[in-house]
Amino acid sequence: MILKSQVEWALHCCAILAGLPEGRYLSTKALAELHGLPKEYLSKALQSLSQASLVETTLGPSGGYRLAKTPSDINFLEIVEAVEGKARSFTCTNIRENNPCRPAGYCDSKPCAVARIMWEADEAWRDTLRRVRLSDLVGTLSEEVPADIWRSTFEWVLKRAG
Amino acid sequence: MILKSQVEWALHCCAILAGLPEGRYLSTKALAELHGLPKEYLSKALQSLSQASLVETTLGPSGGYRLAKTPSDINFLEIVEAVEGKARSFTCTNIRENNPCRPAGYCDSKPCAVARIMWEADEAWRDTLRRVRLSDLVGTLSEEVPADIWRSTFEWVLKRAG
DNA sequence: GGAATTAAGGATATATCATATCCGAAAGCA
DNA sequence: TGCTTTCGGATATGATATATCCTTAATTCC
Ligand code: FES
Ligand code: FES
Repeated sequence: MILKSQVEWALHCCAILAGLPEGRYLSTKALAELHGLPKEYLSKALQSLSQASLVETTLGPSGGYRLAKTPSDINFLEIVEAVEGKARSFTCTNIRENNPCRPAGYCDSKPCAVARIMWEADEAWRDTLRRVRLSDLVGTLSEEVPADIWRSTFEWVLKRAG
Repeated sequence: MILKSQVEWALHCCAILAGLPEGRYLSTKALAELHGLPKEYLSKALQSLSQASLVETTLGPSGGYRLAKTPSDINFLEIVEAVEGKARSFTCTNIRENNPCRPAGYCDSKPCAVARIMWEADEAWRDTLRRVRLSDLVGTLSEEVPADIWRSTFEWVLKRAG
């Protein structure tokens, strides 16, 4: 059970976009260079964010991506689910129905106990992610990343933002 | 991020083994028939449980599997990790190191903020599973599965247990 | 002792999915 | 008009999950 690397990419990109001044856009090319990622493939992750209405785009030169909401209105779960999908990590294939001792045609009233427990754990994972806002990440980063790197990174970004 | 179906299989098998009288073994063949699963492949899942010391085995006719501990000493996480592995669902590939604005040779002091948050969610998932004991599952099942099916299933099992 | 049965593990095949690249279309800018 | 950008489709490749087969060693039963 491994999340795709696109999840990491999307989170880092959102953190950068969160620092973008109002009304500016940043292109896939710039985001790919900044993180050392394959531009074409990163583009798929950004498209997922776009379809989830987390970012807005504009075309043409000086086009690119910007956040569609304020960083404090975006939580981790939204970003993760945008690229990873909303499906639960555990799927019940109903093998209890194969029990040869069950009367033919018997129909279960509830989802089985095994699945309910696994889904509860899944929900705990989602809850944790739901509670962390993008603005929280930006806050932590701005404290932890050395000030000169932090500053020069955004100078680098602004030079490329349309 | 989808768990393998072996996880479901292992959980169901453990639930059955938990109902086995002291000292009896149940074969892969019986467990596969009971759940309608491919015997050879289910065998791999049971081998994983064996390697994790959750079950004990014996060879020869009347051989098979039994729990290595009491059901109240086995939690869900042990079973899940036995077949799914203990790796975290999120892996940090350190793309922050690719930032062209970082001075060459700069070394981060901490794991990055993104990873710490993702790992926290992962830990919440694991905590939930850790808190559920196999005996809890058996308790729920014995309440929810209709009494006649429950009874005839274990008659079926006992007929095949060595 | 010999035949049958079982778990363990290696080898292999297949399907599905993650990763990655390429291209054409549509939209915006100079 | 020409350039740049997002978007979506098509395609290729690699890794992993799923599944089967076969050999070996241990155990039981006759
Ligand atoms: S029947 Fe297996 S988890 Fe529902
Ligand atoms: S550098 Fe990306 S999660 Fe650590």
